[in-house]
Amino acid sequence: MAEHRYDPHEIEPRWQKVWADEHTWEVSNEDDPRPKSYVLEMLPYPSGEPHIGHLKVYSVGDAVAHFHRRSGHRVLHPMGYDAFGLPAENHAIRTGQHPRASTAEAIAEFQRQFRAWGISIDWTREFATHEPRYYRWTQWIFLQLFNAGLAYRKEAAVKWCPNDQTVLANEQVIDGHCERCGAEVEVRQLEQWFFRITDYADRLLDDLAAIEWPEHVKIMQRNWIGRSEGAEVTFRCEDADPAHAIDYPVFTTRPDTLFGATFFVMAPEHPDVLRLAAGTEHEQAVRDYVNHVAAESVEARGDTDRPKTGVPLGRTVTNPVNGERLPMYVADYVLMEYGTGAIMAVPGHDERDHAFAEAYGLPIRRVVSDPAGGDLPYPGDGPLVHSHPDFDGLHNREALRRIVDWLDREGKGHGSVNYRLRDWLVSRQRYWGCPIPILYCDRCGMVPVPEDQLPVELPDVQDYKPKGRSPLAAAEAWVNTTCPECGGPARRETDTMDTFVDSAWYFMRYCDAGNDAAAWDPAALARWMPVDQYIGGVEHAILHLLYARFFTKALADLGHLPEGIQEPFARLFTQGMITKDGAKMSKSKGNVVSPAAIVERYGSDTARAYILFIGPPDQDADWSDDGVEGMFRFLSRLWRTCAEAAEELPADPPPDNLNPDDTRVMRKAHWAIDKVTSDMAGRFAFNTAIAAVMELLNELTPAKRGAAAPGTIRFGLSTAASLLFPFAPHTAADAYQRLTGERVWEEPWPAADAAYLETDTFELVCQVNGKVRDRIEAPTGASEDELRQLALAQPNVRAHIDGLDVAKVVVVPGKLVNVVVR
RNA sequence: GCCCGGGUGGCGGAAUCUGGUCAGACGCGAUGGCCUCAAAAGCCAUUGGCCUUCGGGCCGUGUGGGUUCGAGUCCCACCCCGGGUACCA
Repeated sequence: MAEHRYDPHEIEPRWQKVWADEHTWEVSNEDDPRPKSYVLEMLPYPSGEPHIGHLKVYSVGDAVAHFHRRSGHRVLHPMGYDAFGLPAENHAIRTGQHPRASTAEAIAEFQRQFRAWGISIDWTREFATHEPRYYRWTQWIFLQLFNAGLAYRKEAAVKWCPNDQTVLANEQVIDGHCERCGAEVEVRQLEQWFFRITDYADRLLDDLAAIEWPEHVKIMQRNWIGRSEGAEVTFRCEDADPAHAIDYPVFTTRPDTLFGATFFVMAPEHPDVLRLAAGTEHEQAVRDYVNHVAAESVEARGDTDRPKTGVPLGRTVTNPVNGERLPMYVADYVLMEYGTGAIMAVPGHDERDHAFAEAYGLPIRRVVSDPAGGDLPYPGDGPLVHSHPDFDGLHNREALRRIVDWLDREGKGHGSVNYRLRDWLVSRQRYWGCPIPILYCDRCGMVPVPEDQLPVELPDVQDYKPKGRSPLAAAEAWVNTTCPECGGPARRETDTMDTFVDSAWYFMRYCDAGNDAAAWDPAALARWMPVDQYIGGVEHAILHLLYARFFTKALADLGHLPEGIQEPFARLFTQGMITKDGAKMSKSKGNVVSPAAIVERYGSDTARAYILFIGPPDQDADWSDDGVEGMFRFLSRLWRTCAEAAEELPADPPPDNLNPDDTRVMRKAHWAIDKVTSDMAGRFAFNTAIAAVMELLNELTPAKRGAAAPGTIRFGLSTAASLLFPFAPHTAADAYQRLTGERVWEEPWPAADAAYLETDTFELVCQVNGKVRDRIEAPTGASEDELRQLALAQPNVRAHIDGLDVAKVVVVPGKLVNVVVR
């Protein structure tokens, strides 16, 4: 008997070569009778080498891709690199190495490892977002948005990261700190490029209903968009300038409480604040307050718990519903960025207004009664009181509608919707990004670069250091060009695009990656879009996923997508983090597990299968070196058992007449097929799927086989290999071929035979007062009465009911009998 | 504060959707044994706690209540951990 030793370093390259030589995972855009499936993992940012999170996401994605293929789908499973971005640029600043060079090195390392992992990628569609053949089309999309008025420039107060020396999108500011480097963010007034994502707020919200995403991700997107329904109500100020009354609209979600307004508050950044206070006794105090607020950190101001502060403006506005004069204040709890930068304050029914009124001795009035009779402030619902005879007594929700109607008729307000979402700030004052294809001509103004002059290639520069303006501004020869409209001198836009722009459309490019004439042929998108299964980290729940959805909708509206494509990702799976010793892996903690080291030691199948076995893939999981060892033992045992069986057992089919051991093995095999299939098709329960294959193998060890026929054993083992293929493809393919001579990836996914899933007897649980006292084999078709008799006859049941009254007997057919005694 | 997750053996986890099989699959670790000159590898057995006359008994899924013949699973209240978010009018 030959000694069989599991050697992944021999097995894995051998099968990888077959797949590469035969282009096994490549798919064409030609017609194909099979249904399509587009399986995509979020593209990696190539920096250094792949980490354990990459191993997890591509192990999950590859399992799904293999399962879909063998379930009869034609699967698109591509790979690319999100190659622009700050880390490479900062590296360049430190070392002088061009970002292109360090990026190329990182990409080469990623490619090497991805191939060593045996991920089933169609490499013909590979690209990186920093390649001109890709960003040419990023620029083209920018121009489409620009021409449609969806890309625009405006001066605005923007969040500025003093460390990265660049502006940030709202979404990139976390708790007042830069999402990337953690530096405290400042506010600056600058002219910047924006995408009009707010135009799509409602559709981005509504269409969440149409996609199969985890509920918590949908909730995060909903909260981020932050839609509020209410009314805009106009308050008039007449005493600041008697000749010219000024109207100040406010947004409120509670127009039903208008009669409870007792003061009016403006944000310190409101442009009229200083003008309003001018000439009053409060002028100096207002000036001091506004300056004081401006000097405060974003952090300090964001603290909801600190006491409310503000100062009077010395002016009043008129409440449009009752003509009352309300004193005006400036206070930092009112934000300029939301609504109109001014609010009506209703201290009786709003906690913040209440806190301010308490602090400054302002009147507090109840206008909605609380059915529970609680104290003010009362933010809940109830009948209106102390408002107006027309509305008093009405439920406040009904009163709200009528008051808005009345405001509308009187021209004093109207129903309105407000969003928390703001436009996407896309310009960055950085080098390593996609150039914005816009020119500035003294005669013609802002001119888009003609499409036939794309790409606007990123020039080389000597100095990458940020100086508050883009490093590109130093590339004079590049900046100075001619205007395509008048032929006169023009200057190029020197800002580059946020890298989230690059990744907001890459999934479409994969469908037609080689196209030199267009970003894509709509027919290619019709073939593959939307992505059927998108897989990635939950950290992109708002940024990337919202931007990709916006791009898809905008491009669909502009007629660039085939009919019916409104969402990029039909199904989303968010995987959990891999930690080590309960903590996030990081170089500073020294707890980094390198995928390359694991693969080198145990082979990629062990690494991949272990990471899927460690726990539910959507949850965080802690890496264990001992656990990896266990997976290696399992794969060794499976492979060795298969190799030995292939050599020693005659290649018979399963026998027609099954002995009890045959039946046991066949049942277990079909049970495993059923289990793995449902674990793959429903939730991605790879951990229990792999456990089922382990159970099947445990039935097939030489010691446990008993009198099972060789054909039965071969069937059981080849089924185990077949089911394991999505998780450990090399080992499974090798074992399967030894047993059957066939290529497992060309085999259809096995189907469970229902006849083996049913049994003619079952284990009847016999309980007394809910405690299990016995278990017996009972015929599957037995009647309730038969089961009752059977249970009552069991000695241990009788021992526990002896001398007691049987109050009742509960019979659950197919499961149990419970005897209730007193 | 609010919104999502989640608390089960020494550890990762299973069963939770649809209440029903002495809860604990599968794996790790541990203990004992076989094999070996020895080791590695492999194989076998045991492994929630306590008690036991070895038949079995009692207790156990964060805490306290409740519903039910029966609760890890459903309901109410609370505690703890993780993530998101933050004066959004």
